[in-house]
Amino acid sequence: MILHLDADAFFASVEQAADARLRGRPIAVGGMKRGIVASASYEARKFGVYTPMPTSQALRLCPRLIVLPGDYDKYELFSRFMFSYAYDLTPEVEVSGIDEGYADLAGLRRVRPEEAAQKIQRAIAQQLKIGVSEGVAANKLVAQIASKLRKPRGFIVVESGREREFLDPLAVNWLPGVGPKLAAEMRLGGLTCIRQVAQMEMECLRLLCGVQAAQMLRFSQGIDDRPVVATREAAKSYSHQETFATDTCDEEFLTARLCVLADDLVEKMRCDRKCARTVSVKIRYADMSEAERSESLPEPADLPEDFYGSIRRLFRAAWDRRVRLRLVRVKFSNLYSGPPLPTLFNRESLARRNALQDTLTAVRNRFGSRALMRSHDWLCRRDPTGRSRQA
DNA sequence: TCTGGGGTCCTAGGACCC
DNA sequence: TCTGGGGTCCTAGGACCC
Repeated sequence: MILHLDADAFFASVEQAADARLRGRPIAVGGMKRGIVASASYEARKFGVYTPMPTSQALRLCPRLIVLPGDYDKYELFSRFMFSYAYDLTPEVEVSGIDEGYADLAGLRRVRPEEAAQKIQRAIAQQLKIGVSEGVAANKLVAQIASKLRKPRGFIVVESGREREFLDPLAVNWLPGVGPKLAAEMRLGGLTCIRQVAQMEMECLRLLCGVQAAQMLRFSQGIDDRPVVATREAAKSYSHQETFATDTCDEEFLTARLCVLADDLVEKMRCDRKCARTVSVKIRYADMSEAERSESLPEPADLPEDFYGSIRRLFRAAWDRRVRLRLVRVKFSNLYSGPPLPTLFNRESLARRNALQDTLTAVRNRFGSRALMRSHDWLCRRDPTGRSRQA
């Protein structure tokens, strides 16, 4: 049996757990100015506030709403506490998100899976003051759907062999991979509940879901043989984005922000001992339409300055309508482990890299990103080959 | 003046290689 | 004086998930 553990209104619950004054009151975690609600307490939901509603709209629905900016370190900590209860049962725990995960209960000896699951649900509620919902079933798919079905503080056990019975009446959008677009297409084709998907011919389903058709059919029939995987896979990309308080077409500002995002990202990447070969720049216009450009370097890199040239080029290429933007994003992908060029990573070059990094950070802190970019331009003009740039 | 941030996976066309 | 077949990699865009 597999347990799916899913915290209710996680960010909002953590805030209420951490500050008793917030308990019983309508609160939301999310962006203040142009943000959205990332999590709403159940008190707030009574007013029609839900994720991902624009915060401004939420405040109109519920003027007493307390909006908090979000503290991800705190959520991370609570998340670890929460999963520690699952680890008390078994090491076979798969953390699939900050607020949800699976535990394989097959190895339990002294206690029945359902009793163990209910015990940790009570412990988390009493000790962490966080409500969680749980689903126990023979596979991950059914356990996950079960835990989400009776939120908050729900608990459902789906007996082995009764998966189809359980899934049949549910709407198609309960199936993972069926979002708003696919659900709309399915509706057009007359498919509204999972039972109808389960009875489809594979060839017909392929027209709707493409290569996912086989998996979709198995899921709809309650069949899922994905194992609980305790080790987490390494990230395949890193990205940072920023939505501006007001839309802007100040090119110098936009490029500077992109470079700052890249700096932060590179720092994170270097902490993880990763380097990247592909960089992408995405922009979002005031009308929410988007454009993205990417390019690959000849070698993986892990210094901010290695990416600046590409970022500026990509930004100019993406920004073909020269009108106001509301968001820019930088993404690094095509990641490699370890230093980009092992021979460069002796003690001397490491010191040089760190010194350069410190200098760049100091220039940025002291004079701002525009100065950083200007000094970078200056370095590039003086030394277009980049050969003596580090020196 | 409605619409965040951080991810994964898939598709489709084109360049290029043997 | 005609143009296959199989493969990889790159790029742009979009759906979906939490």
